[in-house]
Amino acid sequence: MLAHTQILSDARQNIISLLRSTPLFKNMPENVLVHFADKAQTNSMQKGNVLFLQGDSAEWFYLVERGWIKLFRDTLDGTQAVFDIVNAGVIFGEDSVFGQQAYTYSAECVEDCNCIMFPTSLLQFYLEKNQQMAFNMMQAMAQRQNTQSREIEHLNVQTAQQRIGCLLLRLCPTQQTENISLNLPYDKNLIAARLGMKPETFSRALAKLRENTGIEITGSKVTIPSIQRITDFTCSHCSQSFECNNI
Amino acid sequence: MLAHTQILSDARQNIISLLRSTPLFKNMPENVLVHFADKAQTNSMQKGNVLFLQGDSAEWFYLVERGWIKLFRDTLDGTQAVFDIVNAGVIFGEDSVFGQQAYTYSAECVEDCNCIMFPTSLLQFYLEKNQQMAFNMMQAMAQRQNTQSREIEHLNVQTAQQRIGCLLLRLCPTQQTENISLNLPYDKNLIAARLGMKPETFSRALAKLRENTGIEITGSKVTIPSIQRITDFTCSHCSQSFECNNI
DNA sequence: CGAGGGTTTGAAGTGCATCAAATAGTGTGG
DNA sequence: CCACACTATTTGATGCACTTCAAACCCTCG
Repeated sequence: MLAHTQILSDARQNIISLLRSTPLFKNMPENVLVHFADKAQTNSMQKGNVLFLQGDSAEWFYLVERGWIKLFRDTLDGTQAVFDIVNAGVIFGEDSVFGQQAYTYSAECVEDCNCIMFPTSLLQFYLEKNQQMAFNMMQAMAQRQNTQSREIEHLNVQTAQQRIGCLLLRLCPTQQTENISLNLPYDKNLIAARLGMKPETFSRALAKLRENTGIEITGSKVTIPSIQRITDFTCSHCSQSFECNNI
Repeated sequence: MLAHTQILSDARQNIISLLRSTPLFKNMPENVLVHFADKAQTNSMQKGNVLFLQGDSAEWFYLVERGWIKLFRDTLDGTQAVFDIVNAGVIFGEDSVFGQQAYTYSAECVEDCNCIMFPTSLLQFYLEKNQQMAFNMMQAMAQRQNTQSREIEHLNVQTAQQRIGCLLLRLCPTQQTENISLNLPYDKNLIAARLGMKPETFSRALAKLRENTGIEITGSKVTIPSIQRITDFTCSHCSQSFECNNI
C-alpha cells in the first residue's frame, strides 16, 4: 500500500514539475498545481491515434510530455490543413475555454507520445479566480499569436526551399552554430504538410537546399555544416529582427 | 466655458460608447470606461500616416473610429508583408502589453481615419486588477487567434480567385443574399498585398472571378448578383463549418 | 494640360502541383 | 532469415498558377 501510494505520488510530482515548466503554469502557487495534477489523466498513444476532432465538446486540454501531435483541420474537399505540430512542453486545446466550448481543430498523434489531460473546467475556474493564471494565459496567447502571424508572413514571402531552411533552423539546438547533426522529428510527408507543400515538392526543394546551403540528408538524419549559410539563404525575405531559432 | 465643457463631455461620451461596443470593453463598469476615456487622445490621420513602427516602444494602443489601418512588417529585402487591415471598432497594438513592451508590427493609415489612443499602462493596470478586463482580453485574443489560423489555412489551400471571393464575402452585409452592391474599401493594390498576391495577379484573378461568379466590377464598385454563387466557387477548399461572412 | 500613381494587359519565366512510375524502407508471416 | 506487402520517398514529365518585366491605359489633381 505504501509502495502504491509512493508510485501515485511520484507520478503526481512529475506532472507538477512538468506543469511548472510551461508558460501557462509558471509562478503558480503549489496548491493550484496540485489541484491540476490531482485531476489529471495520463495517456500513452501511438502514431495515428486521434485525441479529438474539430467540433468535439472540449472537456479536456492537453500537455505533451513526449512525442509529437499534429494539429489540423479537414477541408470540405477532403484534404487536410496542418497548422502546427507540437511536442514536449506544449499545451494545446486550452483555447477552447473561450467561445463555443468545442475544439476549433483536430489533434492526432504522429510520433508515439505521452500526453497528460486536464479538465477544461478546472482551467476555467482558475482563470476566473486567480490573477496569475489569467495573466499567464494571456502571455501564452500573445506569444502564440505572434508566432502565428510570423507563420502567415512566411507562407506569403518564402519559397519552399526557404520554408524548409527555416524549419531546420528551428530544430537546431540554440547553442551550436556549426557542424550540427539532428534527426527530422517526423515523416517527411508530414513536414511537407506542415510547411504547406506537397511531398514531391518537399523532396525536390530539399535536394536544392542541399546544393544551396551545404547541408546533408540521409534518411531522417541531417547534418548542417554552417547555420550562417542557411540563414543567409533562408531569412532574406523575412521581416527584420526575426530569429528563426528563437521561436 | 460651459460650451467648452459640453464639447469635452460629448467627446468623452462618444469614446465611452465606442469602447463599450468593443469585445475588449464589453460589460466593463462605467468608471473604468471613464478612466480610459479621460486618458484618451484622439487622432485624425490621412492616407500614408504611420501610427507606429515595429520595434517602437509600445506606449499606446489604438481604437479605430473611422477609416482603415494597415498592419504589416517590413522584410529584409525591402518588401512588405501585410497581415491585416482593420477598420472601425477594431482595437490594435494592445497585444504589446505582453512581451517586450514593443510593437511587433507596424501600422499605417490607408484610408483617412480617426483613431483614439489609450495608454498601454492603463490597460496593464486593469488587466491585473479587474477580472472582467482580463477575461475580455482573453476572449478577444482567442477570437483573433482563431481568425488567424483560418488565415493560414486560406493561404495554404485557396487559389487567388478564391481568396478574393472570400474577402468579398466578408465585405458583404450579413443580411442580404442577393443583388448586393458595395465599394472596395481601399486600393486594389492593397487588397492584393492583404491577400498575399501581386497587383497584376489580383487584377487577372478578379477578371476570372467575374466570369466564374457573375459579379461585376467598375472601379471600386462591386455588384454581386448572388452570394451563393460565390460561396459555391470559393469555399470548397475550406474546412467544414466555416462561414466566411461570419468573421 | 500634363505628371504621377493606380490599374490593366501582354509575353515570358518560375515555382509548385499533378500524374505516373521507380526506388527505398519497414514490418509481416512463413 | 527471406519473400511479400505496403508505405514512404524520390524522380520524371507535364501543366497550371502566380510572378516578373514591360508597356499601355486610366484617373485624379495640381
